[in-house]
Amino acid sequence: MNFTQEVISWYHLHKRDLPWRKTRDPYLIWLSEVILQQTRVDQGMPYYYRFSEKYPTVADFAAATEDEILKMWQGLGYYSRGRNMHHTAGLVMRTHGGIFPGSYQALIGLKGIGEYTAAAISSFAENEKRAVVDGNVFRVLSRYFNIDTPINSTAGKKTFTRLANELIDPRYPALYNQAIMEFGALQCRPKPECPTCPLRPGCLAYQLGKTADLPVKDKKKASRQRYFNYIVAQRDGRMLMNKRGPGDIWQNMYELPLIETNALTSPADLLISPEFTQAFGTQAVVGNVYGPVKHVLTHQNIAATFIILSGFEEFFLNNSGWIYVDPESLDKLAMPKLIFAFLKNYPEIQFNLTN
DNA sequence: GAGGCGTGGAG
DNA sequence: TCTCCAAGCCT
Repeated sequence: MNFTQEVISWYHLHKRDLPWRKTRDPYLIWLSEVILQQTRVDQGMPYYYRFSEKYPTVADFAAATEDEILKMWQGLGYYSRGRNMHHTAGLVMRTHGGIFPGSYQALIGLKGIGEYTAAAISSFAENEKRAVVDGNVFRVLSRYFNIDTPINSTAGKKTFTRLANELIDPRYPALYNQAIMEFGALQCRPKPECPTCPLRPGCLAYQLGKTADLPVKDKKKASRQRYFNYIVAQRDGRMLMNKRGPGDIWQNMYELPLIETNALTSPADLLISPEFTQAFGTQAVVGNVYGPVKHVLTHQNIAATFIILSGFEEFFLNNSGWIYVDPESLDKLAMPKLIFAFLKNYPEIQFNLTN
């Protein structure tokens, strides 16, 4: 048996029972594929159920506000996925008559749908012959065929895409695509299960003892360190919040008023900084201080200090994005994990925050 | 084309 | 604690 038939044969024996494999609705497949981008099945599964139940059609998705979509997306990360989906859902309603497209050509132009996702949706929904090339496929092919071209290089993407399209089963494109990804996820994992692998006889990396060295990936850039000073300021029981703008992390999500500094800063020093006094005046009083809390993002390490403030003035009222929020409405705001976890566990006030 | 974008699990 | 990474995409 050749590579393709071995992988499909393995898949029939070992495939998991996953909800998005039970449908050919391109909308639901799109939902699952975007949720699963850079995300483990275990982490994405509850979100898929929640989204597909609350928004069973693209019309339901498009009818929601961006704030509602981001709130549903809270905790999943890479929030541009949610924003792009909302944009695309609206476009499908306006220009595709509410029919979610299933062909690669129609999909590839849509916001948030790249080569992988267009290939996945078109093959799973319409059995189009488009090979998926994701992290699993890179790993499986680089090992089986002993290819050390870096997978995050342009040359690598081209090489592996061409190879994958040569290997795809022309009669069963969807089956092959599911099979090779599942094989990468369960058998040819980063730490591979070679002893039980049926493809071992043909695997060049195994023969050469190189399975641990493949795939090759160019080193990523080091993270930068940032220092966030969050101000906890309440008035009449309402919490002062900030909606983040474009050009940085957590776009359009809600956080506490933020003063960023270029080093860890004591509350005393923060209070005499221009940024602080221009917002809160010179009479403010510091209460408890929490942190620094470490929070890790893909290219950033954040050290966040939470400062309880009282006796402040309100020069910030013309700051764009700064709003008072009553405790009941707080639960409707989409917040990054760092902020959500702080407010949920905030020891001085009990906010009733869910999920 | 390189850099940026979240979070949580595994080793 | 640290590194790597998990069904990528956008600019």
